[in-house]
Amino acid sequence: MSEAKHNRANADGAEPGRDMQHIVTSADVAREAGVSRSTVSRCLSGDRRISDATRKRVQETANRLGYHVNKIARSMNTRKSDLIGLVTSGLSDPFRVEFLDKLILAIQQSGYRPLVIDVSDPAQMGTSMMHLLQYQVAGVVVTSGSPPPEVGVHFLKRNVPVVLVNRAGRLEGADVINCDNVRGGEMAADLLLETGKTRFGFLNVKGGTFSGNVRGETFVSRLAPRLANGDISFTPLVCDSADYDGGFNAALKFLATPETAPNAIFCAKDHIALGLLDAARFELGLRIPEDIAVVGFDDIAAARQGAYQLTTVCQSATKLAEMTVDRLRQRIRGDALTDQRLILPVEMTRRRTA
Amino acid sequence: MSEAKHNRANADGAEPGRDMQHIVTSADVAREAGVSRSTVSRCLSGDRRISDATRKRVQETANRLGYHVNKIARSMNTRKSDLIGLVTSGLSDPFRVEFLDKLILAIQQSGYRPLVIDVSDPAQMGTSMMHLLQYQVAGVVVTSGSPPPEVGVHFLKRNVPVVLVNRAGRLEGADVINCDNVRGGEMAADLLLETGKTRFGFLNVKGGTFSGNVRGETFVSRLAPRLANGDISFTPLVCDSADYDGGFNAALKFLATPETAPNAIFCAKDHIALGLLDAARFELGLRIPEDIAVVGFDDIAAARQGAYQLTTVCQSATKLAEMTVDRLRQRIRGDALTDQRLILPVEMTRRRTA
DNA sequence: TCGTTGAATGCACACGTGTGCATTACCATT
DNA sequence: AATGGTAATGCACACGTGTGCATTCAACGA
Repeated sequence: MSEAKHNRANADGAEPGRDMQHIVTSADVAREAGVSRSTVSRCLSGDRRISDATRKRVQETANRLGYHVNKIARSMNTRKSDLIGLVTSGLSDPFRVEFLDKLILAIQQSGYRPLVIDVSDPAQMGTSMMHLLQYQVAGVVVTSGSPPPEVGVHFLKRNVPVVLVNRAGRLEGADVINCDNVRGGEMAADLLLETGKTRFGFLNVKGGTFSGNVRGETFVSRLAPRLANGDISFTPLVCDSADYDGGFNAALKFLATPETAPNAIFCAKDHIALGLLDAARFELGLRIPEDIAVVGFDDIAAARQGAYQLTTVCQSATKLAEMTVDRLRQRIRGDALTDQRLILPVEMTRRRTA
Repeated sequence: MSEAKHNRANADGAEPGRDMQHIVTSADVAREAGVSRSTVSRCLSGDRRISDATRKRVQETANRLGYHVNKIARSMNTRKSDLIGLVTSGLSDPFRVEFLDKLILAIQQSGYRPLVIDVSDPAQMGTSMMHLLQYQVAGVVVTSGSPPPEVGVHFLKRNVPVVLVNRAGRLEGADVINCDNVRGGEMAADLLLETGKTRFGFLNVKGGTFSGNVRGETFVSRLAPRLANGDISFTPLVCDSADYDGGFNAALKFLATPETAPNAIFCAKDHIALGLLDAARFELGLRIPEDIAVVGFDDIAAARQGAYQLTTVCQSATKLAEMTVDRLRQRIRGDALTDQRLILPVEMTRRRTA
């Protein structure tokens, strides 16, 4: 008997429970309750074969000793943890934060725990996702970036489901959930056409994102007939970053001469729209929506605030989170066999900017 | 040999690496490289005793087979994972989100992984924190709520460090990190006194929070001499929720009659201040800062935006996160012996609302 | 009374890793 | 040549749990 590595006192069996450093295991409960360790395990997992008498006794002893399952050890045996990996990049994008908020809640209520992985560098996406496998995660949700195709097979091989949310989905074995970017782009076009404005613009981040590109493309498609007529004009607008500052600086750059600048602008996302609004109003002295009509996308909390009252396409973070977790659970349970592509409906929320 | 539980093909040893479901373990690498499993383990952990030749050979085989350490198994053995528990409640508070953003980054850069626990119900705080112990976490950061004293001993017993950030700290064995609420309250008072306004107010959420109470108390203390003179007046203001809506509704309630209402208001946090500002400007038609001067606390991103330009006490989320992780690492390493209480300096950031 | 059945429980293995100690091999010193 | 020392590696145990199979025991029908 080595007993050297972990210095437990009372190795000879005299009152082992009194050891300060000792952590209660199922073996302790078993000894104390006068049953085998298997019985303890079965009692706590609700196995029907255990008699009510012993079940009760075991549960009482477990409570008395303050026993808690060691989930690491359990995962070691079952080869599956109750962790769900969340791949994201920072918490600066307001809509993603709202989504993560609901997602974390939904994950917890399903009995899982979120393990967050932050990938700021897209090139590290692959290795970061592989890191998740080291923790035997039960599933993964990707909310940022696009995982390289080769990681898909590793998750497939281990039956670890992957859900891509609002991403370009080329990943084999993964489900894809998107809000209805197509319908959103169309609704934005329809509403801006109603305003009677004639110089249209779509503001997106340089290089574009998957969601943003789809929104922009369908926006333009919807304008196409009127563009062909020559009734209206369209200008693509590009900003350096997909956030408030990006929108702010873009406004300074593109709206400096209001007579010719676009006056009906669809922004790829609300956060950009907020910056645009502030620069237009407070730096350039433009009136909203008289001088410029603005439509955003997402319906983040700030869009509802008095200072902005942004007209925007609303996608529900709550529903998106529920869909995500539902799908994850289906796959974990083994129900879902084929990859699926789900679409969350969107709505137009009309406020004061268009 | 049972071989029934986990259905591995090729149990007889013929080309075991070709099994589809098989996951590469250190034993595979050992066999392939012609060494013992111990040697593999030592190579990958950088043990000096291994000769350069075998180290190189082992690392090459590991890469070739695509071996990744099973961290669950490692944790099982070492009784410590590289997970750090983050106790929070939702992602609706902007400053907490900014802090978590930086914190997650800092945690990852130190080689750890954040495991998020969301406690919406304060009564569940205790059990939720106990859940963290099931994952053998290396440490815990509490950013919301106040853990009940009895959980402290469990973490102490297992040498799992706990850091409370911007919380009331009564927890034995835990470090406490706060921003300088005292100095912040004083600075807010000084600045608002400078404006020449005479009717002072402090807006906090009903019931108060630890940080908010300290800010309010020192604010009033600083006003005390002038209050005693009768130069100025002070009214405590209370809102229902510690967010935008709370501030908004409070403004409607308390600022309806501008002649007698407070005109120099210190808000316990920026998020509340934003709501107050919008209601005051857009609902009540008040001018800022001519009619009402407002000072916030935190310096969240929105405070910098053109629509608000909030004058506020700035605490750096980045520095707060760095301090937190530094302290965690010290304790994990075993350097830090006694509980510590750290204070992050704050600064006044003057913008347009006071 | 004996064999059969079914419920309740224990035994023993497996999960994949880190590490103390023993062992081997090789070289320098006496 | 014998001895001592050191560098490199293997053996074997432990971590705490879930679960297939064997075992026990009581009840019951023939």
